[in-house]
Amino acid sequence: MDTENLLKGLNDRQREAVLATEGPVLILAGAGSGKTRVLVHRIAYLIGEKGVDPGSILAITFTNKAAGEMRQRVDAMVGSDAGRIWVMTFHAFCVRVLRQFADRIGYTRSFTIYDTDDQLALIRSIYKEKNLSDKIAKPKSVLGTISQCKNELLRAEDYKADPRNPYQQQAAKVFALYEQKLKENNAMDFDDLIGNAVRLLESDEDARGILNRRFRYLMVDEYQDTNGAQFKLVSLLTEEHRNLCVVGDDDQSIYRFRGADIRNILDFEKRYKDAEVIKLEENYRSTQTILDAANSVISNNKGRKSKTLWTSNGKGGPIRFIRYPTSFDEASGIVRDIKESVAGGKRRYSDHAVLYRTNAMSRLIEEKMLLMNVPYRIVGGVNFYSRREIKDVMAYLKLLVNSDDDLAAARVINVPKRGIGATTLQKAAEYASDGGLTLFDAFCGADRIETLSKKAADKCRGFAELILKLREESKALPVSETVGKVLEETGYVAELKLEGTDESKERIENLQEVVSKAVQYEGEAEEPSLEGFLEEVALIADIDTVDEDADCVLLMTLHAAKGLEFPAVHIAGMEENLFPSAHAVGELDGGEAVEEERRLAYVGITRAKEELTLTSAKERMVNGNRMLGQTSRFVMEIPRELVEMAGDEQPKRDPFAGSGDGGFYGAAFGRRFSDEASFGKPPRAFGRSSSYVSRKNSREEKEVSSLYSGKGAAKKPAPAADAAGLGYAEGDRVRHVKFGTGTVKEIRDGGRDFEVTVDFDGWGTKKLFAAFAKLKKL
DNA sequence: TATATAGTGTTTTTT
DNA sequence: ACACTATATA
Repeated sequence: MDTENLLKGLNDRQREAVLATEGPVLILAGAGSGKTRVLVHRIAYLIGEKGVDPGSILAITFTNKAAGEMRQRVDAMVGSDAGRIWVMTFHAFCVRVLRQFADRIGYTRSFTIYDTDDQLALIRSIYKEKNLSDKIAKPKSVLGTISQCKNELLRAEDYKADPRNPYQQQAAKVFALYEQKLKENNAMDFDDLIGNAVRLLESDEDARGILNRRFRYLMVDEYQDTNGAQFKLVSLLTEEHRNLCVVGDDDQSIYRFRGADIRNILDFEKRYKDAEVIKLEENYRSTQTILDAANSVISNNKGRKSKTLWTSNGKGGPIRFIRYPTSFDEASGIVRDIKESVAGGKRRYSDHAVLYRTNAMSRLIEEKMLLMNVPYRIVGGVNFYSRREIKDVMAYLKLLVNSDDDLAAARVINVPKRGIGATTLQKAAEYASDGGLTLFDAFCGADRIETLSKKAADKCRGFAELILKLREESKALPVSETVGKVLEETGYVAELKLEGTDESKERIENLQEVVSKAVQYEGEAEEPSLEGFLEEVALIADIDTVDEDADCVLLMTLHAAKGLEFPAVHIAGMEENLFPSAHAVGELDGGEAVEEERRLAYVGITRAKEELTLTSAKERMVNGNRMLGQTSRFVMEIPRELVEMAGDEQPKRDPFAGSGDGGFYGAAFGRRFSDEASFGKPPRAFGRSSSYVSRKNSREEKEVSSLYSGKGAAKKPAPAADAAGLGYAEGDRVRHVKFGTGTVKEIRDGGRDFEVTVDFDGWGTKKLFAAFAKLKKL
């Protein structure tokens, strides 16, 4: 392939970007400007024209999806050697590096990766163990603080807590303990993957040299989303050769809340004085009208790299703005609109997307979709891999690989039920921590735990033997069969089958899906291993499984829509205090937060190829309160000649009166909707809870953490070991305060407590727990 | 262990 | 409003 041929079909700026291979390069790629295309061509050029070894090219993305897409396109363009190019996410790359050099930073190769749920469980276990109050600092907030620190490469010992600030005091304490536990468990959280890679590169000159020489050409996609740690990582990786090409769009930086530092892209030229800067402003996606709207809205932001999108596409139709009386009407309106456009033969369902600011807004729209028989799919929501049953199997697998993982051990010791309750677990945990052993070690040598009854010790040892047996067997088996064996031999599936509910059936299906994933993994991986499988699962989000062929409307948050495009886009909830959010409006940061919301609006608008419909509601239920909303300032920032207004109720003040370029609309500043509501209860004010990290369902984590080294368990009913204290036996006549007299039919060991079946005179047979029943022998 | 009840927290999210 | 979590109780 010759250069001319390779550059064919690229515009001048794109060509420049492809040819700028040496030294630092910043590609400012506007929405829809073909940046992936540029990156792929750049890689092809490096290999085909400059004779660069494919194995020395590293392309880093944020999401698996982006990595997958780029991989596919690179494969198609480069041919047989493409497999040797490293195209992966930040996290996946760091894991590869850390596995290789694990021993140099005090880990073993088989370290496990903790996700957000695991992190929270670990923190809760620390709270239990140290008897900490969540009044002063909530586990979630502390986790947020820890994560923030890690994003900036701040270690526990560097965290300076204000002595007068009890939250910080506790956060500092928990942070230190958390770090210690991670190390003990031979585990890293997501932030550590980056942080430890940085630490490795900083402290180990040899490793740094090896990696600098290995990866001569580095490309980073979505550079505006990088945080402090990722910035440092990239700097260290390119220290020697400085062949760093970053691609991003400061106008699409929407992840500040999770640590992204927009300065990384804004200051790139300051940091690299010789950087070549290339702007891609030609858009291949949208109509000129849509781009004009986007340009106009984003021009209200200060402190950005100026950039104006243009296209040779046609002008297209006007942007529609419809203000509905209520959020219910809005939902019906959107669905009706979509339905009509499909019925008219103009579009397919899959041409449409409905975007909104918060997940909570999906419900109303979903209900209308169901009601009106419109096929839809909600993107986002609960991750497949965060479901309880999935996390349970994964915990088993983690334990097979890494004995040090106490969290995994605690999670599955009594799943399925083995009659090993909180008390037993607590005793084992104490024994382990006293002797500097892992929990798994304690189970292995349970006979030596003096505080345990013979029975309890037997059960613990039985569990340990089961794990050891599975571990032995797994060595000779493919991953999928190991997964199957775990499901089988632990009795996990058997217990679910016994339940026989719809829910348990679904869980079994999900587990089957894990086996399928394992089979798939075996087919794809070069050297399949249990570690490798766990790693892949840990780093995967199930959004990657969107079925693109299905003809249905996609519903998602504006954030989730980034990187996607649709012929027709509907953005719902264009109201002040909703979008921009009340949080952002109330923030006293000189408008930074609102600017981020505006970037989000920019992202939303630029998703549309042909049609853009903005909607709002005059009245909406928010957190159970009826709120009145004024039209979002972002609507008003669109030049009026681009907009076709509809709806039976227009904003009181004509948003377009006076100036043509979006005067701000001050009436709603800093106010909640309800301030203007003449009905409904006053809203409960939100507390100023600082930050939070996960919205995931973690009921199952709760169970584990309360079992795990729980001080609370001490207050709980008498343990099995106290059986002798019951004072009655099967066949005895007993008295109960409420049920009167009866005969003891059966006494069963229920793990934590004895389950006593009593046939009460006149009340029939009842199952009671010994500690509560307080039965008196007659 | 299982369930009922009271309490809490509510923007956005990847890995 | 509503989902999730902690607790209290039998």
